[in-house]
Amino acid sequence: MEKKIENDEKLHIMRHSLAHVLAKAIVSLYPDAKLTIGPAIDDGCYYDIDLLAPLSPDNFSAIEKKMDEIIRKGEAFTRKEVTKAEALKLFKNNPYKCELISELDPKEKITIYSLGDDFVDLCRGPHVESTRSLQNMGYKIHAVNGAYWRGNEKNKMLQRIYCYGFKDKKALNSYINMLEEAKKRDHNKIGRELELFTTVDYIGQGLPILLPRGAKVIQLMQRFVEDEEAKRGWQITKTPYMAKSDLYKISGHWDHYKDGMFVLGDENKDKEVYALRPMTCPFQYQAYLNKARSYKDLPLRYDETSTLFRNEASGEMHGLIRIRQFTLSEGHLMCTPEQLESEFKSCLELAIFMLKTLGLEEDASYRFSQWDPNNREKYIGTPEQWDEAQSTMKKILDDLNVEYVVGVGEAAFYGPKLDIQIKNVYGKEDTLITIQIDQMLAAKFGMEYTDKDGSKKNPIIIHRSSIGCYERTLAYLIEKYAGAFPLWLAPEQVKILPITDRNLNYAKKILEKLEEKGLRATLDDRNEKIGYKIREAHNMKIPYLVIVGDEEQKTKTISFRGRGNESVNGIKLKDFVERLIFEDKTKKI
RNA sequence: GCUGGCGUGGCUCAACGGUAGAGCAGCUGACUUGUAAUCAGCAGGUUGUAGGUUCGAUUCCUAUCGCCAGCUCCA
Repeated sequence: MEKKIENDEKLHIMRHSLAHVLAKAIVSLYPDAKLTIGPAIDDGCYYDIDLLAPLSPDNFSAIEKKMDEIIRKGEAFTRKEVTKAEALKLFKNNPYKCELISELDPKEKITIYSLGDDFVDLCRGPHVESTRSLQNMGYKIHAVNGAYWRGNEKNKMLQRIYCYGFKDKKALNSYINMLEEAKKRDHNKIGRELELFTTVDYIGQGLPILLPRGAKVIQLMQRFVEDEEAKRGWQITKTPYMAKSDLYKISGHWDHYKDGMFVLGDENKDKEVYALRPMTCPFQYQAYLNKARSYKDLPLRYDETSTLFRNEASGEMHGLIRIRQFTLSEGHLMCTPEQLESEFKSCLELAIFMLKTLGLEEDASYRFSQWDPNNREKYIGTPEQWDEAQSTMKKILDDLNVEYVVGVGEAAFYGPKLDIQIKNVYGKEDTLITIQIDQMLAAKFGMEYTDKDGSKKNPIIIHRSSIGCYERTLAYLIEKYAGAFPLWLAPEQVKILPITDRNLNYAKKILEKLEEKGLRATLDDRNEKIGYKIREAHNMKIPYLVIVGDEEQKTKTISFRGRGNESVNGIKLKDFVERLIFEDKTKKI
């Protein structure tokens, strides 16, 4: 079911009016600024302006001061309806507004809003009556960034000024505090502090080094995923990391995705050109093509832990969330049309199972990613094929009662997607997991099966991930748990801290016992004060500490934020560890 | 790729045209310790890199690499 998004309408109107105040303030300070659009957003508003002089944070306070002035004066917003000709005349010096006006539906009324007696803007409204209504608002200009006119990178880049806007100053401050707190969970910061990953200038952008702790978390997830998928009837393949351009020409990647690939060699000079794989699809199809297939072979489920390479534009990289080499829990499922719904459902169930296992389920939302019929060159296939694929997916989603938002133009070049979306600490959304229906590539690759009646048919292919890409998933886990991973994923589960050197031998015995039982335990054998060792262990978010004193009676455990209650092998960690250490000793302190 | 901001020892920051400095981490030694920083000492930087301006550049300019936010793109 398509999800309706509701806003607090009154606040939304105030924010929109605030955008006009912002615009007026800018124009009064920079008379040559050309206004374009200025909508309200979730935390305030922004205004896109065309202005020669680049604005910087140094200019913010002057603009805010001007806004204060306008609001204090209690200037009135006045609505007026005009004809198209009048509107074009009024905004004749502003090509952006003229472009917008000329595209307006002739049947629609064109409205303009003036603010005070010296500022007027094209706007659908509505607005507050007077800036007096904004007097209690808490607002703050917080960023200026580039933004393309109408979101098209071929257009001129404008300056987008962002302004927070809340009902009062208290709400503003608590929002700013919340952001500050969120930043403390930023995976890109604490992921480095916790020694999960690092980056190196001269290796290159988007190519992180996973340090032992980070690599351990990923290894744990990967083993879990591969085992779980095998249980659910997926067969693992291992396919090459690169192929000749010929393969990508068949798949359509060469025409539709070449900019995103690392191409090895020069097409114009070399006899053969290779490219690192950006996706595993065309490789796994070769496994299907290995022999003649019957309807009895379907559904055929292939999975692979596949390392992929995508030549992202330099400005796109971000921590572990957007990188150029990443490893995806990928899979392709070939099935008959009759099997599509139940197989799609099982893919979705697998994805949800993974989200639940990671504890990310409540943070995820669903996006039904469709093609953009106005941008045909991005896609293969005909409008009829797209209609069919999309209505099939819509039916499945509705039957499964999935609540989703529609993303127009977000489809893959070969078909629609169900994307499972998640937000980072800054509120920016990315795809964690995707399930796609592809009714096109099978034919391109000549993938067929013989049906009951002896006819040859193309299978439908589901492209899917289960846990997403490991690096990105790790990033969201770091942010979700502020680095304190669930016990089963913690790179170190128990740290053993001898109080003095005297206790070192006993501490080693305890370490051996814990390791024997498969716990990831480490020993801090440095000659440091015990309080100091504890602090460090806590900083590294180690779930459980064993403070080792004399063998006879003085050993004790400490749980980090109650994490001794998490279970391992079905037993509470605290009980498990204490039983091992103290065995039949009844005395413990 | 585009727009804006930013790069000083592993980390957090100082000096901002005039001999690069501190705390933490590291190493050495002492202390042998009971729940979030024991004491002392040592070492570590051609201030991201390359040019330029200047008597002199961490500081000013240019290019380049990288980081952050946003746009575009996307797992």
